[in-house]
Amino acid sequence: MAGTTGRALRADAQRNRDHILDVAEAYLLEHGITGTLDGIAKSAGVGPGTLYRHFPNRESLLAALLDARQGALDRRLDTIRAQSANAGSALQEWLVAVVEWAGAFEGLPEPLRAAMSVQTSPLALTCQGYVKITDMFLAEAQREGSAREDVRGRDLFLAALATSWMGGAALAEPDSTKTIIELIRKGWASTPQR
Amino acid sequence: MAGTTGRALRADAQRNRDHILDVAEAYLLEHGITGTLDGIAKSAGVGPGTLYRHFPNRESLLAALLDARQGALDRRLDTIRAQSANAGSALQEWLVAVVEWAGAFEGLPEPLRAAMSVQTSPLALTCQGYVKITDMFLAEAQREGSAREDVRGRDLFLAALATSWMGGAALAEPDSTKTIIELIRKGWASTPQR
Amino acid sequence: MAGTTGRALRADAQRNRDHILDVAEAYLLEHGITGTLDGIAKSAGVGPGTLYRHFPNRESLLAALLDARQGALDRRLDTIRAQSANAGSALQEWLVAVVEWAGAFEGLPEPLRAAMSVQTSPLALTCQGYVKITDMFLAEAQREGSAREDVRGRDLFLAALATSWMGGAALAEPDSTKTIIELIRKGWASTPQR
Amino acid sequence: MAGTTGRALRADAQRNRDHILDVAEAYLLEHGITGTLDGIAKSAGVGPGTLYRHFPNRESLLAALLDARQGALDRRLDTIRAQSANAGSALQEWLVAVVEWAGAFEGLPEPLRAAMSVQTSPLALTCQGYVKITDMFLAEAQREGSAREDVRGRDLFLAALATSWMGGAALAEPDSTKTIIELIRKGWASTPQR
DNA sequence: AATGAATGAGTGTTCATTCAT
DNA sequence: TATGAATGAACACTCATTCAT
Repeated sequence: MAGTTGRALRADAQRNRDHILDVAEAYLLEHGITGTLDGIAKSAGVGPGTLYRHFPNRESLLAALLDARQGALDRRLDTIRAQSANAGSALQEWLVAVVEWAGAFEGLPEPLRAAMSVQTSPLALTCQGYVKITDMFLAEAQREGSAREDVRGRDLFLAALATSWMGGAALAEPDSTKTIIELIRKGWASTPQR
Repeated sequence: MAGTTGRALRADAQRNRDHILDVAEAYLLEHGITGTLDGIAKSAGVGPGTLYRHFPNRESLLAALLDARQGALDRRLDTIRAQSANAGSALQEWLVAVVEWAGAFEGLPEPLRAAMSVQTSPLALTCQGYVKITDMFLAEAQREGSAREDVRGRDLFLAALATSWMGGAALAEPDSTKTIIELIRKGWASTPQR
Repeated sequence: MAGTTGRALRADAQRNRDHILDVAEAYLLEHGITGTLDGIAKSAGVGPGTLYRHFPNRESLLAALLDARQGALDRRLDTIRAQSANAGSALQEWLVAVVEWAGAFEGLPEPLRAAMSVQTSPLALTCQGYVKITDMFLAEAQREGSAREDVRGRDLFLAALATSWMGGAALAEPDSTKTIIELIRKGWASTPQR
Repeated sequence: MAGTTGRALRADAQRNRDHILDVAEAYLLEHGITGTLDGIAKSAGVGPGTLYRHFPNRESLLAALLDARQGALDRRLDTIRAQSANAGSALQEWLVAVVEWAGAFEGLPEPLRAAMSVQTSPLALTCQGYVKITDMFLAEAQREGSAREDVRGRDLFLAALATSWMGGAALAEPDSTKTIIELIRKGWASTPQR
């Protein structure tokens, strides 16, 4: 699904692109989202022009990076579908997965949030896909009767982003994230689940 | 309460400080928190050195600004206490007030969140005060039986910040904020309130 | 006359080259000489390497472009020869033609001037041809007695380039160009022509 | 006359500014107008921000540089006025002075020409002053009967710029400049001066 | 022969912070 | 105490040219 944009890259370019993505991932893991593009280029041992050719701006690099991680999320999706006892817990597990996904890099939730309002961003597409999946899980849970009718997938996705955003602050108290996730779960669950 | 920097300021310095705060507020309202300190200094007609003397960094300026706004929040506090039918709705109204407060300037939630994990920030004090108030409202609600026991004020305050943070993304769909606030309310309310 | 690069090009290469020239002409008309080579290549639908193969640098592209336009100038040459009442007015008309020719693209006079001092430029050849023609017209005018003896074709050609160069500045006051052309004409004309 | 813009600079700033101008002059003499601003800053031993504070763009630096040289031109002005036999030769000498002035740095005529059409440039003011002086000399010459009536100072100034512009090309043949100056002189002189 | 990926020094500009005046 | 000049690393982005495919 990812990287099907346009024609296939030349072999060397693809290799280079992959290498850049690898390095960028490590770089962002260490420096957070605010790490400089030039720094990433230097780390990868390429000129800034090369980085720019592959990823004309920060967001497209981010989108590619997230696309590369999508495989993991897809596998998680399968696991959730296969193993969840019911649609309600499936939705819950999916939201937890989103929270973790958006917390991959320090500061990642911010551009994701921005992409939710600016449709032109390459990240917007990524988010839209996840909103759709959330919608799907939610719809099943609603059909099952375990989720309230007046909630939308977009809202839950945003709430997951927000929860992830809090992650940085919650480092000292890691329980907070779990607590908030619980809060939200109780919010959308129509039947208060003890 | 504000400016408890030990000794009292000389009258002219105090006037200068107040002037800077007034101007800074207007400036941040227009430009958001990312507005430059130089820009604020210039707007106030002082040199950057003067700004720096009063507020050694961006966060302390922000903290002072929020302190200055505290009067309004205090009045709101009184209103809530006087008019709320019960402790549960008082907590809810307080959280809504926090959401609005943190949304005063575009981008404000971010440094507030950061202050929650870095205790050295001048904003940390401000936040701690609010967490305490939240704790108080929460305790009353718990005594009343309208709030779950396994929730802490800190978590609710963070959740309010996160909700405010989503505000930017929710511009296109203003309902989202309300929805999320509801989600969270349903989360901490022990008795599901229809 | 154009493309005297020794051996003949393969048919497809020639077609390609011609296509590039066509596109480059349109591109430079719109963007001026400072337009990027990459932009030209992209417009022509070829890679930069292909462009580079045909024209190893900006100047050789320019020279080829001007060569392609030479046909028009040649026709003008014929007209001037056929219709001019005398050698003096022929020289004048030729110089006006040079001014217009050098003004074909925004910024063209600059590399032409540079080519006049750096003989290694491919444009130098082009210029030398025009200087020779100017010399010829001048010599006839001098024989006729309508041009001063102490003037050289090179100087007049340079003066024409300079006049064209002023064109940009003269946009607001288009009369300037005409005025300067007149100034120069009065300068080389031995008999002051009222 | 120069540098009376606004209030006086602090002593240290003035010293720094003068130093930058000195260095910039040497730098441009060596590298021509296209020398990089960062390079100038580095040569002067200041950060790019300092350079930017004094001269927010290339043109304002250029204008300041030319202002600094204005003293010399003013002195030349006095000399011309004092020693010229008549208004005609005064005009001529002034134009020669302008040609030399505009040839101070390789490439200087280009931005000067641009400034003639874009009034917003800091260089535009400089040029306007010179046009006025040219107008003055021209008017006197016209009153004297030694200059044609249908010529304007602006045109002569532009012609001087253009002559200076040719300078680079004329390096190989320095006579060219003189010849062109002569051409133009003969152009505006109403009585053909042998 | 053609392609287009890679290069990398360079561009003008910004701004939080320091420090001489 | 106030001023504002100075700092300088950092920023995203460009493009003529080279070279592997």
